Amino acid sequence: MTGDSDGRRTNTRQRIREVALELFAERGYDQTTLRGIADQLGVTQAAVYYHYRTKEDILTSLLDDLIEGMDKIIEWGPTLEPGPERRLGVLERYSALLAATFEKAPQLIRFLQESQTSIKDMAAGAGIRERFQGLKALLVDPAADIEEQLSAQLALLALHLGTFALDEVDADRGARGAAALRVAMRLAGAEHPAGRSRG
Amino acid sequence: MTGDSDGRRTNTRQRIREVALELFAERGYDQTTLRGIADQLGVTQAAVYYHYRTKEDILTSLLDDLIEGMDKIIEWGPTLEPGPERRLGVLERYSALLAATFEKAPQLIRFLQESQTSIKDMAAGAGIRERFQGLKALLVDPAADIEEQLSAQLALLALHLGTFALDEVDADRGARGAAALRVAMRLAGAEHPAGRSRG
DNA sequence: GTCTATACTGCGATAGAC
DNA sequence: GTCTATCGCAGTATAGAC
Repeated sequence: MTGDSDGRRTNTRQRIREVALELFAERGYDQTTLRGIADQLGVTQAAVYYHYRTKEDILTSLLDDLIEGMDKIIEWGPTLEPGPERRLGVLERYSALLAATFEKAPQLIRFLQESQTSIKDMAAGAGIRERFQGLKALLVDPAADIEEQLSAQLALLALHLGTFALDEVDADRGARGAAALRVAMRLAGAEHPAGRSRG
Repeated sequence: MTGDSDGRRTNTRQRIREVALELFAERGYDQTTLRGIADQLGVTQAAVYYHYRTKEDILTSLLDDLIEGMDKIIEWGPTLEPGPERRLGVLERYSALLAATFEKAPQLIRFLQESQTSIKDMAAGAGIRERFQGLKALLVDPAADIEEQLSAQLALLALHLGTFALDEVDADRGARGAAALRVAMRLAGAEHPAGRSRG
């Protein structure tokens, strides 16, 4: 549904997305200009406008797949009873979604994590926030105490960090993702059904 | 050293800081304009320029005290041997620093957390990043495995979240901060000297 | 499908009066 | 200490040629 690989004669549309994401992640959304994207692509700024009606549309197109994936998890979650098993399932699925996202858009999660403020007033940004809360609600009872809620939020954050943090450590994305999943499981109490909620 | 309460006849300088932070946190640094700050203050944009030479100077002044506080912890840390005791001390001190920061600038940590990308190219932003790494280095051996490094980073992040996350929960800042500290301690292995580094 | 050229807006910053 | 006025520039976006 993203609009790739239809009958187009060039791949400019896809290349715009790649370059835009690179610049978004590096300098932030606001400081990334359409001229900058066009320059790096070797086309003019007007050519970018041909493919995307606005700058925000580029961002939206970048987030499409991720939002769709989050929705799938949010739909699936309630088919299980609340508990460690569901928490585990949510974390595993989200971890897989982030890994898939990384394949197509390596810097997207970092960008989302570190530019929340600048995109929260746009539809796509608000959509991500909303779904993030939806995922969190699958991990922890909204009536639970602060410590548990914080832990649940951190569990999701751990998965995010797994896609971009610790670049300096000599480990590939897969190893980081796996480590992040373990940390997240521990935080959310997704492994040993007993023995949490008291420290 | 921030420049308050000297022999000035008005408090505009301080009020600029308050309004600026509010807007930075709400819309981000880039989307906050000097005109916007001036308008909310009921003065003109030129009046703002009288007190701060540039927009970046306002940001810098906002981060001064925090950076100073981080430096103190980074100086103090190495006086202890690496281990659970030091980790506990670092987390406690950082938690206290964040609480003090919250008193003077309630939204500062949220802003830093959610606008990293947009300020990382400015001196003050880079300074914060640097010190954050310094704190992390006091919590975990740079040669440790990914899982431990991720946990250490998450521990610091937990303290950040304690200052602004979970607004919806009915608990005051103190309770959130205390809960965050407990979660951070668990993450960093700052309570039970044995029993970590293997999951 | 991509270009040139340009309209329009709003930004940060400065000069100089009061 | 604050103002009015304005400069220079960069941003998004559009019209229309090729």
